[in-house]
Amino acid sequence: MNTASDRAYAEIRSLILSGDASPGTALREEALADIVGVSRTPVREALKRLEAEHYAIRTPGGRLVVAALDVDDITEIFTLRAMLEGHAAARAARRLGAAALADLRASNAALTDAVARDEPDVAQFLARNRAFHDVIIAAAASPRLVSMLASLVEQPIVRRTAIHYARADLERSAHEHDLLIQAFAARDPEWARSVMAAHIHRALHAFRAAMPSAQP
Amino acid sequence: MNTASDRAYAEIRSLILSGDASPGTALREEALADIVGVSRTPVREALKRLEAEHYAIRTPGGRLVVAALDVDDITEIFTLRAMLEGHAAARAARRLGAAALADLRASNAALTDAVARDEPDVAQFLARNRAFHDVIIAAAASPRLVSMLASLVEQPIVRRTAIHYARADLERSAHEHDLLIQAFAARDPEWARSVMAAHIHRALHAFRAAMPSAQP
DNA sequence: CACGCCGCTCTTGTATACAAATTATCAGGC
DNA sequence: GCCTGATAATTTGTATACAAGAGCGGCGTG
Repeated sequence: MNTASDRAYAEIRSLILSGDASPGTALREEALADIVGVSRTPVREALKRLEAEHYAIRTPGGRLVVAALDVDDITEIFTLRAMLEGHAAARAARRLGAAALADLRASNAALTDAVARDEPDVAQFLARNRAFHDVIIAAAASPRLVSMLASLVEQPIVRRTAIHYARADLERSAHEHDLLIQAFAARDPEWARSVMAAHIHRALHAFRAAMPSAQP
Repeated sequence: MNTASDRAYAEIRSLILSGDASPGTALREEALADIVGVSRTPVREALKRLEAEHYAIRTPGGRLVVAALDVDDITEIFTLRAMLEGHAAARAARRLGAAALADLRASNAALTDAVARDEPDVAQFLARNRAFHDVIIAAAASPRLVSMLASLVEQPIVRRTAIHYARADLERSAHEHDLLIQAFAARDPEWARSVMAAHIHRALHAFRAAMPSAQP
């Protein structure tokens, strides 16, 4: 969107995701308003949304601070994603059209390409991965599922940790995407669901292996 | 909360839930501000939240109208609830303490009582049912799960349709709650999950049988 | 008579001003 | 020296004022 409220949301969230505003940092409305270049009103709306999405937590006195994600939080996020996105995949298997299927193939071809280079292009990988998953979620045609996943998918974890992924993990992702495409082509909901769930659970463990006990 | 924003939220939502503001009705900020007796600012925050929870949808031009729930929406809500609340039950099975278990028994005793009367006390049934489910969700100790379910559980459907439930359905609910308590007492996550999922799926079908093709 | 254009009104989006509440500061006493 | 309490300074919550844009109606024209 082009509204000041949405710009504030995007900018503040990116402060959090980039680590520029580390966990525990106070999110003061006026200071953020100065940073974004808008008034407090749209900043307040952005903060309410970030709070609802668990990017920030409110202190007893009503102040907001950037939320800290411990290992339990990350496990929770991935577990819910596995369940919900598995469900999305199952629904998508019944609904995906030829065009969307072609999109998936294209996304994953580009993703595979990004991984195959001498130095894997992580940014490209993430963008294509995101596009791939978004096609599936959209195909599920379930508005509540979309908004629930929106607050889980676009998470710090992904961009923070993909850097630490070994090439083997990236390749595995590409391969699992291929399996998903097969399940979709076969229009088999339960196959798609289990491949997706396995895909996300594996990502969780790859993450935990890479970052045993950090608190991003 | 005691804040004007929360009062506005509660009041506007109850307008929607009661059917006083029927689907398609425009939600104009100033009119609602007059009704609630606050200014537009807290009303705006309330409306943003209601929009995020799918109680209202935004027209291309930025206006808000009360959302219409068709049968697909209701099926979606119950399906997601079955999945998420099943997950909550599984987690709760590992975590529920003796006190919480006693709470569940007490809630369900009262619920059973409300059903057993000559004229079943539906309001009492709903209150106790809600309390029962809330204990389980809280015991799951998963903040994201809590907020996801919050936007699904407190739904029009429950209070609108329970009135049409036959006594047999209410009794079945009470019985299924007993089964859940057994699963919790046995600390068996998968038993609890499947009983909860079955419980909610049955509720969906009881609903669909009672209201074949309405658009509340 | 139908269609499209223009202008007005109404509604939302943003900024600012004010009130209430919370936290920090500092003085005093134990 | 440390805790306690009052007071001052931030910070959030709410109200209002202003600006921009959407929708509506009336008018003219083909």
